[in-house]
Amino acid sequence: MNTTQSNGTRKACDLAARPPRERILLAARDLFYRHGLHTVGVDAIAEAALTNKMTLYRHFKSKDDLIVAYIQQLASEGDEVWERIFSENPGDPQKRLDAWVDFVEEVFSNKLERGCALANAAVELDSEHPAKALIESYKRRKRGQLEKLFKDARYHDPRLLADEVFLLFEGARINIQCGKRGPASRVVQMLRKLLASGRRRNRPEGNAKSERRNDTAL
Amino acid sequence: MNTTQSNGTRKACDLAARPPRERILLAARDLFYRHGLHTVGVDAIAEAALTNKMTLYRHFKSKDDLIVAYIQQLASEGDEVWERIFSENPGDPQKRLDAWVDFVEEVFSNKLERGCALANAAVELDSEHPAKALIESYKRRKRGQLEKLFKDARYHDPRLLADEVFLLFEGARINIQCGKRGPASRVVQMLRKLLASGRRRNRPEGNAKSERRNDTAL
DNA sequence: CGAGTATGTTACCGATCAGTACCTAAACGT
DNA sequence: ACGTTTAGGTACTGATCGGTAACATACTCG
Repeated sequence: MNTTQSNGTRKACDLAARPPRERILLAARDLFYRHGLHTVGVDAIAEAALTNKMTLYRHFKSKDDLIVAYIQQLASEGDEVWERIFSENPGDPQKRLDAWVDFVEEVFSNKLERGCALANAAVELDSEHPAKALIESYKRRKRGQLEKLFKDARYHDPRLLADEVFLLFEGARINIQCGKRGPASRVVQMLRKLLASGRRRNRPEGNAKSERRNDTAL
Repeated sequence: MNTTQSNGTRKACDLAARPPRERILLAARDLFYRHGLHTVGVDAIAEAALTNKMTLYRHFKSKDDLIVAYIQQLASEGDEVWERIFSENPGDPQKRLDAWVDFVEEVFSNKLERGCALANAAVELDSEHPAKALIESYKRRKRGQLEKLFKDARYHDPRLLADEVFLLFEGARINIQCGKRGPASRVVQMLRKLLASGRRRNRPEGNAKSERRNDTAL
């Protein structure tokens, strides 16, 4: 089949006429997520990347190194989502929260039958694996960003709320692997209900000007 | 170094003078939980069980068969915990719920640095693995039992409450692998707060002890 | 005792896997 | 044109792993 489509400089996303390192990371992302880190061999990744094992080892000095790159890729993309939500809703913490829930809803509406790739990787990785620390710091960062958002949006008890929302999200993604019609299918409703019931009413969010942190309600 | 202690018929729990199948299951339980299903080989299990690979294969026809037995063991023990909570609090759904939360608290106070063994196994297992269905049905059963308990204790919206409590518990156990001082360390407080705020007041169990006001779910 | 059974021990097979050596072919800038 | 870099391909090594064969030993129970 034709891999080099008509327009050469186009940023074709699903084509395989891209630099090999990118192809390898794409293949690793797909296979690692679907089948786990340990069950997927480097040969299978190289083959899925339309290349061979030697080229893989020219770009990654070991399989563990590839795993680290895989984790870094996922983490930075998650951070980019967060930054996009921030930049698209400037200065309005409440809108950012709502946009985040919309994002969660979109995540669950897409194929997610294997849950959170980072959490799954953490299950398979030893405590000493260098990727493990990346996952831990990512998860900690996300929870902290949630808490800060709740604080900025003047919610009651932002720490508790962030804990609850974060754990519900985590629990839903681990539990979706035990069936798509379980409690995970209703997590978005739960999140929306949590946000509604925890919202502060004496502080209307009409003017979007104060992205300051001096107004810490609690 | 004496493994056969003085009292022979004693039900010594940590000794290794037990039938080999039991030793193998104990070793598998420890190693599978600590290091995962794929990274632990049958040789390591046999060695930890103070026996050898042949004896292992006389009791389990394959490693997958041992994995199934490992999952069945965990599931039946979880069911026994639930039955014990029931029998120790006869006819009182609220007491049973409180006892369950106490059990959860005990779980988190003990060593749990690797989260839920069943959830971790589900991450590592393919969808076609026979143990996967066991895990799914176990998780579904636990959530259903929680919902029935909330219903019997006359809580508002037992389905939603069971979803929330279940996902919080699941999320806490997957997240504890990213650090013991994270939101998982506060999940018991969250559960107690959820139970307190969701309790129905117009239908007291023993007396008119109106607990909470209205619809603040969390 | 003796026969049958459960267990221990060693050695091995075949497959898979991470990682490498070596060579060839294309792309590239000068 | 040229040399350099990058990528593809093949074949290999060494280790590990799941699983088995064959034999030796211990235990149990009639």
